[in-house]
Amino acid sequence: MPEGHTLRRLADDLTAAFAGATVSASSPQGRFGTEAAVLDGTRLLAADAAGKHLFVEFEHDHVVHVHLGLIGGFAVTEGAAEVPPPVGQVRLRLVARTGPGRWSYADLRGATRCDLVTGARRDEVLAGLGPDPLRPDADPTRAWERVHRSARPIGELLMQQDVIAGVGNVYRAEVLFRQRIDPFRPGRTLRRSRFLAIWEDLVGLMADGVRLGRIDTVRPEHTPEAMGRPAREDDHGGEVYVYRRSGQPCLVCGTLVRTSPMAGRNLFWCGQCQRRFRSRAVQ
DNA sequence: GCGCCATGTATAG
DNA sequence: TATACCTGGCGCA
Repeated sequence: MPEGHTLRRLADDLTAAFAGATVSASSPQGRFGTEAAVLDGTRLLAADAAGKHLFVEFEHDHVVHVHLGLIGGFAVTEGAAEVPPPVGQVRLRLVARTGPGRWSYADLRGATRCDLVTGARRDEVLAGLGPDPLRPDADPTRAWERVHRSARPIGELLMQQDVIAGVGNVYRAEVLFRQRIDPFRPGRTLRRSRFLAIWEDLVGLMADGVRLGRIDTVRPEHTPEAMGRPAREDDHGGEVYVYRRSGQPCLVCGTLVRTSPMAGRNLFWCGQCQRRFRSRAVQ
């Protein structure tokens, strides 16, 4: 689940559920026990996200730095009548009483990173990230400077968090399809306007992801209803052009979608729609 | 119930 | 490049 939109939602949900509240913090699993004890009984100020990183801010300059990795999850429940016992390996549990008989609680599981840090350390992490299409102050020029100097394929560059923060394997495949760009094309062969088109598309797609809580990338003319085709039924939910559709016909041209590993992950693309040096995007 | 794979990253070799 | 991390959904007995 976790690409940038997931972390943005999570930060918003945590802020809505806990901001300003004095929280109980614990580590039922034990691996975050010492740190949880430090936070226990202090006030949670807010949560924020940058790229795929989550920062939960407490008073006294305590910040919990979370990275969910591939399989992590942070389940936030607001306004529950009671708090159930933890299930599974809960690294961090936050609980706050939000009203008479009303509780918020959140359980963190499976994260690759859960560290108690300071605001200064958070700023270091932020400084190491490229611009995040979900943040209004993001400067795509910083990403462009990296891309247009690089001989690496654009499909790899989009996954590098120090180039663009928050893009994962789904958004990489989908934005390159929508912009009709060959994933193997070296970054330095892209014109600035083409890169900025990728960026603007990511801004819209990822904002949709935050709003909907899933990744939908097909244009209105390619929805199941518009095309009279069955909706996607796997666990990803969202309607997409190429991600995990290898061997199925391209929704635009009918050519079979291809797959091949790139940067250690499965890349998906249409060899017909995404021919090299083809320069016009789908409008 | 079991094995596999997955929207990610760090680290070892 | 391989593997560790360690959860959850799916296909398949």
